[in-house]
Amino acid sequence: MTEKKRLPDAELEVMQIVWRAGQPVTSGYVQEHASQSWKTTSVLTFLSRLCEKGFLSREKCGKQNFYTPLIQEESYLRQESASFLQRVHRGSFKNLVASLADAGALKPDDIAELRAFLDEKEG
Amino acid sequence: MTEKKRLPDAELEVMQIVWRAGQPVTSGYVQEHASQSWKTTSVLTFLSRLCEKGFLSREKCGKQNFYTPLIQEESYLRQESASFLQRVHRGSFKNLVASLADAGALKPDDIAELRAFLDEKEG
DNA sequence: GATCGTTTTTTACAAATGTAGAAAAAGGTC
DNA sequence: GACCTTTTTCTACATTTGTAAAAAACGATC
Repeated sequence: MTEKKRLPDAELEVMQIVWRAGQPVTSGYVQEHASQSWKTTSVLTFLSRLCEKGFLSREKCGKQNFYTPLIQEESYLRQESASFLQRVHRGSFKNLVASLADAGALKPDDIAELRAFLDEKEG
Repeated sequence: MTEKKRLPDAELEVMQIVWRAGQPVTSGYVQEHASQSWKTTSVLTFLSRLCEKGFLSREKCGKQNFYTPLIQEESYLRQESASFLQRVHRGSFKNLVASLADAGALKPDDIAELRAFLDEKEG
């Protein structure tokens, strides 16, 4: 169904801010929560592009717009992660985990969490 | 050190072909092994860009060029995977695995392997 | 050594992305 | 209702990416 494409970095960050907010947000909110110090108009460009792409809907309230996700975060992450695994690691999960381990990207906490996840999942 | 940037899709595929080859290859080789039917000149464009970016070196032999990786596959995969984890899942490995599981991208074998990996790692 | 096929180099161009100024619109304020 | 501030909309522009034609270079061949 909604076969949404990969988002460029800036747009992804905006989406993450909107998703985390848990409710419709304004451009000002996005600007304040961004890790980069984007100019107001840059933020608005990203928001507009996300609306065009069908990731956000926009509702005007007074002079401001409020933006709401049309795509759920989990759904996007599933898509993105599966695509990354395929594209970069040719589908080999083992390969991905090994790369992350080698990169030192797995902390002890992660390992513990992962264990819990597996136990819960398989029993 | 060699803080190489993310590669776009086409260039990544070219690199993967060169990496897999295990020895210097010509543009013709890349063209034949590509999953897409690229025109000869397109392949050459990608190869040139990869040289400019420092991912490949080029050596002329007769009228042909032979391309050799300057960046190792493992090194690139480490970098890319860690960056993806951070950018998309904000560093949460658990989140990544959950997404892949939900996406149906993990086969039973993968899960088993992951368990083995964890056991080996933590003991 | 002129011609031909192959491979490379050069040049081009549209679309996407990051970035943001200029202009307009819309509320608040005197 | 004229003016200022905030927010939005419109417009712009450099860079990167995908794609490839045009032109050049090079080795084989007649």
